[in-house]
Amino acid sequence: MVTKQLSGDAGAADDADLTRADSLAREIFSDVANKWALLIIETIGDGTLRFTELRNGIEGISHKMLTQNLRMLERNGLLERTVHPTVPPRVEYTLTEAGQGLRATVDGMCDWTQRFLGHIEGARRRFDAPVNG
Amino acid sequence: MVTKQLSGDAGAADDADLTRADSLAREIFSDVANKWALLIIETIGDGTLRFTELRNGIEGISHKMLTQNLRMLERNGLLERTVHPTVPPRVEYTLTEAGQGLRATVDGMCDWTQRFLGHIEGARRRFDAPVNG
DNA sequence: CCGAATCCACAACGATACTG
DNA sequence: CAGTATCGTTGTGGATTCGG
Repeated sequence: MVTKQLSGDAGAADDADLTRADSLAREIFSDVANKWALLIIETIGDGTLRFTELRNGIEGISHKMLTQNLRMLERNGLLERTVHPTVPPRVEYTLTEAGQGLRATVDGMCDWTQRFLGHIEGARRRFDAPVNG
Repeated sequence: MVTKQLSGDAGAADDADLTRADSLAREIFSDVANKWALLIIETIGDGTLRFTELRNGIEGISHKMLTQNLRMLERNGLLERTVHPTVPPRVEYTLTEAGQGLRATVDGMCDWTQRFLGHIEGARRRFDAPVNG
């Protein structure tokens, strides 16, 4: 099961590469499972966006967080960064094939959010309700 | 597009409820898009686990983070918490329908991780390589 | 066994200033 | 315009303790 490879122990370690792959998977998962990374992926979509366009497109992200996450995503081969040597510089970001793959699952999360919005809102009200009605 | 509802501005705000739904969606997204929450969802799966079983099943999670995230997920109606009034207490966690829906997308993320593991590893090596070969 | 609360180290983050 | 570096603040998260 996938869970095991991401979180559990490796059981009998048949192969040293297996445990290494596990920890790598966890590392990637930890990198990717944060809101800014996912929002960046979602925002780029199948398009090509400049740094400032991303900054404007993602409500509430700071210059620093954007840069930081862009570097991380580039390092993991999820997006490609192309610098046009003009002045002023023009830097464009686009998703790689791996990035698109991830994006598909994030799309799923977004759909899920919309779909269960009402359910969640209700659950919150019940949870936050005073102990005694 | 979904992205817009999660990150962008609402454009012309036709309805006050729309912007409210947007911020709610963002809030939920921020709650859910963190590694511990997702790992908990994945680990529970379609089963029923006790607190300690979860703690043991999720490598590296602390008592505090587990409790905190479990509360959050319960508040959002993603999991159900049943307390057996025995001594010692027995508390079991299981995913709700909404939780299962989210789990499906997280499964996708796990599959993606496995699938692009090699690609990512290579990308990292290239990125981390010294400037001059 | 489960959970809440306290304390505290350290990392994340935002703001700012500076380079190309 | 894009990116790096620094600094100060905030907040996250781990360890521990006490309570049901």
